[in-house]
Amino acid sequence: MEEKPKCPSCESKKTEKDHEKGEVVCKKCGLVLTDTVIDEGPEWRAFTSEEREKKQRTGSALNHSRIDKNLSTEIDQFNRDARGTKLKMETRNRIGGLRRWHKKLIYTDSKARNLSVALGQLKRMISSLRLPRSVQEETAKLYREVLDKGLVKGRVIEEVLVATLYIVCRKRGIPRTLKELSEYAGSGASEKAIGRTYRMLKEEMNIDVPLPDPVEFVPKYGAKLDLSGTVQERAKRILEKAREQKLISGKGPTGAAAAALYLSAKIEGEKKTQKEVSEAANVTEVTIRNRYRELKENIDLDEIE
DNA sequence: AAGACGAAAGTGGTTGA
DNA sequence: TCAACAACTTTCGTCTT
Repeated sequence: MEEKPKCPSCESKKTEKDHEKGEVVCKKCGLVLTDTVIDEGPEWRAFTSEEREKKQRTGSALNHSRIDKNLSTEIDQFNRDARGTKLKMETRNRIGGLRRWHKKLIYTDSKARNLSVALGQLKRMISSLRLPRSVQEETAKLYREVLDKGLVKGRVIEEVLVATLYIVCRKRGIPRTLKELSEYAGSGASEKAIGRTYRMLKEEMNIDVPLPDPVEFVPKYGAKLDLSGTVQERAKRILEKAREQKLISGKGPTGAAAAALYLSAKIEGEKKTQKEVSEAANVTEVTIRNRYRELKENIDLDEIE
């Protein structure tokens, strides 16, 4: 899609501290700026040992995001084995080499290998999504638990990884839709598949995931649209009212936030077109109109002052 | 002419028999 | 497994500014 990776106002330093998380947030796009360094890490995945060896020399993704000491020893082990195996395959009986390799892989390295791929991917996603490091760590932790439960088996690593990342974002109240996250995933993971995996994980891991709160999306879209804090605050109050009147349960949080912003901007004289708002929030104008109509009809706007 | 509006038909996902 | 259902989208003709 077109609008994602760059954040034009970051250069203009329009940033502010996020009260509770202590992170610096870009005012324009609402993305977290500290804690993440752009990592143009390797985009590859090696499928043969030759390929792996060649590419690893350029700097492996494995060593960057080690979460604890345990992991680093596991990875060291993995490196040694991969390399040793390759030599044997060239110089020795092919079958015997494969068998040895296979055995080791199954008993000791399967998980480490999986983890290293996942963590490399995770780090890249965290960087391009500009999410705080703490999210990276929490996701890594959860992913490891999922892996230990054997739930990755038979599934695409990226799917499971993005699903765990989504869970962490939801739990933290970080406004990222599944769609957004999917767009940053590798091509091996469709939004649909990730959603399916997400539901499975919620079930299997017994995780309570809170419903997304439209209010969380207000600063994000408000910033995208260059709307003032006044407008955003009013939009939040509108949403609170709407929630009290059960106007938004079961509805998409993005559409609700978009409509509240549209209405609020109109009231405050910072009017945006439905088209502008719909593009910022990734919903259609029709959805904005529908939410907007419900708000207008059911909320006493004088109470919102 | 651009923006706002809403009807109608289609899509993908959930739910419950 | 199928049908009903809700939310949302796409498309498009019609008002309003």
